[in-house]
Amino acid sequence: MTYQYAYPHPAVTTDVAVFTLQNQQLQLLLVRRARAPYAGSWALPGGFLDIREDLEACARRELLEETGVSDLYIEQLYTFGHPERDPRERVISVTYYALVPSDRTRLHPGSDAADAAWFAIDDLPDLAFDHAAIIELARERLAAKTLYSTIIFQLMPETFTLSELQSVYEILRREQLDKRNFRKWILGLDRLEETGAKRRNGNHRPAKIYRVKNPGLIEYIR
Amino acid sequence: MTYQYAYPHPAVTTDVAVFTLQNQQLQLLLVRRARAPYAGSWALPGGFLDIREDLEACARRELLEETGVSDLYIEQLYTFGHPERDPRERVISVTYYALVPSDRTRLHPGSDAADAAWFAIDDLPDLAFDHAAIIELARERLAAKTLYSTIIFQLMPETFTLSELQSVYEILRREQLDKRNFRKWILGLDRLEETGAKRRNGNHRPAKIYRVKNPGLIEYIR
DNA sequence: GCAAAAGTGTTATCCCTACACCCATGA
DNA sequence: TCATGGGTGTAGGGATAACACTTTTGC
Repeated sequence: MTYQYAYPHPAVTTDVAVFTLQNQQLQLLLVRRARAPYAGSWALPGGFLDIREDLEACARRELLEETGVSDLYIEQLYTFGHPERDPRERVISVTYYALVPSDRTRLHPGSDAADAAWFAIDDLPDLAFDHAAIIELARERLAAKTLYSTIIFQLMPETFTLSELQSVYEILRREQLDKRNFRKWILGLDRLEETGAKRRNGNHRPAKIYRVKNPGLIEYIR
Repeated sequence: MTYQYAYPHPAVTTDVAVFTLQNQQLQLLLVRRARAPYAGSWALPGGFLDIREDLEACARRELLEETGVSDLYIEQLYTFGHPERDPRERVISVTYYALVPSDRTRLHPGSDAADAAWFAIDDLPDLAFDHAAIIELARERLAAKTLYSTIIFQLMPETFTLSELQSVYEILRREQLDKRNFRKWILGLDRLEETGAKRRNGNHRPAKIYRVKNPGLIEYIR
């Protein structure tokens, strides 16, 4: 069975750059390609759009099929369509970026991809297609958003300490922040509340544990 | 002649929201559709991607063919792909927004569109497809960018007065600005220079005429 | 001379930044 | 008792915001 058109049509794919935080590092989810082109190379999870499927649904479905990751914050990034970006045929890729809290990063690789794994953002393998450019753009977008939105809470587990939260900001912005100023600022946003519990985490004073007041809500600040 | 594929392929289009300023109003470029669907309705200029054409090139080409407008600042906005957004077939639209200085807005309608015209942004006709949503998103993006980039200079003619420039900011931000503070701020950016000339513009003191130092350059500020 | 827009400085406030020491715990 | 990260306040500087009158022109 084939599908016929009066004019040539490009293929449309979605690709997703999924970020999380592990070991005090920003990590990215990649899959190893099982088939040509770039068989054996690492690539962003993604794949072809079903003809009746919404774009974001496609991104979520491919992610679930290839890595087992679901139920995350996802946002459209940019659409890449250089005529030569895929050697098979003309392919337009609608790309997304997504954030997963560090307590929901377990992978269940599916059949489409031989393997799926997290990589530190500063130590990525060679990537298929133009995926390195997609990742760079996603990283820039994410860093910019930390400056004016609460998107960063999407990377946090359900509860966390202020020091943990601060280290996330420091990793994304690539700079150290003053502890007192950070706490004054973040608490002044009025988006966090104490759980009442404390975390014992070594031979020092236990830290207060906080949660986000409206975990799903992303607001613009400043 | 037909084109065959093993799996169904969506069509890909580009659509462009072109803004300019005329009569102290933000104006948008629309074309009247000559053919079904939505024949006779107004729509954003745009059309189908050629199979070997870059996305941005497609946006520029369609704009030129339909309206005669060329050589403008253009930037990708968002990709719309709701499965039912076009009654003919599945269509993914990669949308752009563009800015034209008010001294280069003359239109030369082409054969694809029965007509092309500028409309005040707050007084638009009914629009084909989901183009109203595209326009709203473009307007929001543009207003946000005025806060942290010099993109707005792309809307200005080669020379202008500070009052004219201020009114552009006021229109986009939908708020009045203090004249002294605005001048202090905009001149402090060090992106404008006096031409030395003055503009007589009625029965009042003539205004100094300025130009942008690097018209092509868009910088982040603040 | 009068109406209309151009042009011009100062002050108060707020926000951001810099900065140092005590606290609670485990070993 | 000592090492470790948790927790806390204040003061100075810079940017922002509020605010009113004089100048130049056309009629």
